[in-house]
Amino acid sequence: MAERKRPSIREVALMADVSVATVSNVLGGRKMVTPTLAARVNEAVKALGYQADRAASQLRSGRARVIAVLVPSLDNPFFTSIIAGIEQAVQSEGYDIIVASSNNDGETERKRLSALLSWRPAGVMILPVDDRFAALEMLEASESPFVVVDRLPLRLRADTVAVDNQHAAILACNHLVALGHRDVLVVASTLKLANIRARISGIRRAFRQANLPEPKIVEAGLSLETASSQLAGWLATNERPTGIIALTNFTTIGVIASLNQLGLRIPDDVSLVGFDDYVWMQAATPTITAIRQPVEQLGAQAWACLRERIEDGRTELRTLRLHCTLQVRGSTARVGKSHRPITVNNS
Amino acid sequence: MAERKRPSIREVALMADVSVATVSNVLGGRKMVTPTLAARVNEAVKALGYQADRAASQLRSGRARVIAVLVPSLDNPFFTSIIAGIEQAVQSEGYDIIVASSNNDGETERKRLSALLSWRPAGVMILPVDDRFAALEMLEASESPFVVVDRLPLRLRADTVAVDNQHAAILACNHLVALGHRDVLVVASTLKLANIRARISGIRRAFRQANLPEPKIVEAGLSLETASSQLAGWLATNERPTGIIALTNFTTIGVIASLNQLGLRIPDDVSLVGFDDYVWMQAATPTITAIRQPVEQLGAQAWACLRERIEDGRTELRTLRLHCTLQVRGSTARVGKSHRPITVNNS
DNA sequence: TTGTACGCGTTATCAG
DNA sequence: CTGATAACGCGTACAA
Repeated sequence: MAERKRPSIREVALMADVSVATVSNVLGGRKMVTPTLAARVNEAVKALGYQADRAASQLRSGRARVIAVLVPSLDNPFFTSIIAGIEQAVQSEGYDIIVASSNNDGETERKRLSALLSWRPAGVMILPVDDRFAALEMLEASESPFVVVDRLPLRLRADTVAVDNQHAAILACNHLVALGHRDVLVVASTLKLANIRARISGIRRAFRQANLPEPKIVEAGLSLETASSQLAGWLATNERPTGIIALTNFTTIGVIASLNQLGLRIPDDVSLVGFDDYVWMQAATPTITAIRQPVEQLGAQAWACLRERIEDGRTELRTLRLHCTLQVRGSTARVGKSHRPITVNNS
Repeated sequence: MAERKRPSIREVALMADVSVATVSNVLGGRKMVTPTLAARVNEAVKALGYQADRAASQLRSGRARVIAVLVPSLDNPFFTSIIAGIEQAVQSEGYDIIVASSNNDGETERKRLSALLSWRPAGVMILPVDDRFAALEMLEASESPFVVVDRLPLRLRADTVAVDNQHAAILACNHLVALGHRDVLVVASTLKLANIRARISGIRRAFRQANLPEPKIVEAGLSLETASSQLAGWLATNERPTGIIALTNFTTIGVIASLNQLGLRIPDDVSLVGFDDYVWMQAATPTITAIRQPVEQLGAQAWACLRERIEDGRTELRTLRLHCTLQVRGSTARVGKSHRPITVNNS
């Protein structure tokens, strides 16, 4: 009773007593078929549990129904939320996604992209590991449509979908400035990434326009540990700011951990604006004011963009910038009486 | 200069002046080829930037190098961390993953699984949306190897890789009991999931063995909002426990948020053991004691398990249970003087 | 509506 | 034992 091999289109044709072409036409719905025959085919399909082999279908038709997605890491909820948005968007149009991680490494990115391209995907979505975007050449050579998401490469020879980082930074600044903060510290992950630099440049501009001194910048690395220790080091040797802007989700956590260790209270001693909005921020003590990136939109728009190339044959370059929003919560407060003017004592 | 189509194996053969079979043999490495010819082939491959089409390769050879992965949600870092582990594991052996989300919905699970199976993957990894595991029939019919991860189905007719939920629960209990807690509340997401029930049964057993009264259970739902409000409601009408065990990451956050709102301090008023270990727990105030699930291991072992079926042709059922560990941090303290004996006032 | 060539890499078969 | 030729897997597309 077992040992039943997976049925092919021929066996369906045989059972329905039609040609394979007819079966294909019924299933693909691209040619009209007599209702009688169509019914017979559908019956046979159901009886056999037939499903077309996508590999074969893609091979013959040349039309792939798979999108390759390459992200720097699958352990960062920011990236996986974008993937969630992409999957949600493409799935409704019959596409599937092949996902790979470049592990924040340029060489791995190259290898994984190469593997992805061997599937001849209908399109590629990539979040590059860095600005240099070494993958560009490979993508151009592959001649498959692609869109760069979130991280912007130096050479803008591609469709890009990202947030407006300058605008996001300005939101954070205006909020702090409105609360009377003049002395602000910016905790960046790494200046090697263009969107981090864009956030910083937005902050600089906002403070210039408010006629305030430019904020100081700390480069704090990509992990919680480095972020936490770098900030502690900085605070030990500099005058304490009244407000801090953290430029990524990991630096946000690092800042909180560091301030806790130093016994500094948020927002009484220091106000904090975090980056990326996560559920835990609503449970933190205090709740964390944060810049919210529209992650689902990022994924959905990336697909909209890619889709235009795949299905509508668009060829002009497209550049999409989505706006972040500010989630005001408990970690930011007016500069005032409760602020202790003493600096951290570093023995 | 453009308009260069993707080269096929024939053009490589032509350029290297050998047959397509030889090219295939050189690239696949499954037949010995004279070094001279091999060199010529490799040269041509490099010159043309040739890469075999995986769809064609899979079609003819019948050996697929792709694993289908179906998870309940891509917005939950617990699931995506498992995916990270899977990707890491399979990637090193030349496999890619197709990822889909069932959106916590049985019907969507069915549809997505069906789509995944049409790729004729070498294997399937699935985290079912519920105990009934309706996907089982489809998977058995497909005759592709599969492994059920994390969520255990009622009918254990499949390889399973999951954590030892009873053991995890016991870790949490022993910790609280050692700190003198006798009055413990368990905040569960939903009793509909077998692993939640297993955790509860582990807790019950641990308290029985310690000759303590059985903990109370609150079913708090799957989102932060429900968790938070359910707990608040419970605390308003019941005597306050000295310790709380939260059984999922979302309930952990919900408990913290709820306690904050009620003005209860952790761990002075209530000790808390959370489930799942995330970076933010190290930055929370206080830092959160939590049960850490070995997420990377879950992915890696799931692959090890699937791999045995795919490549070694194993047929016996396998059941793997991994151990969680307890991360002791600041949210749990000895029951004692600082505990305020007054109950929450509910007006 | 159907017969069948085709896409492309693999493999069975056969020649050297 | 190496290498070439041709059949093949399966769904699609085009001519008939």
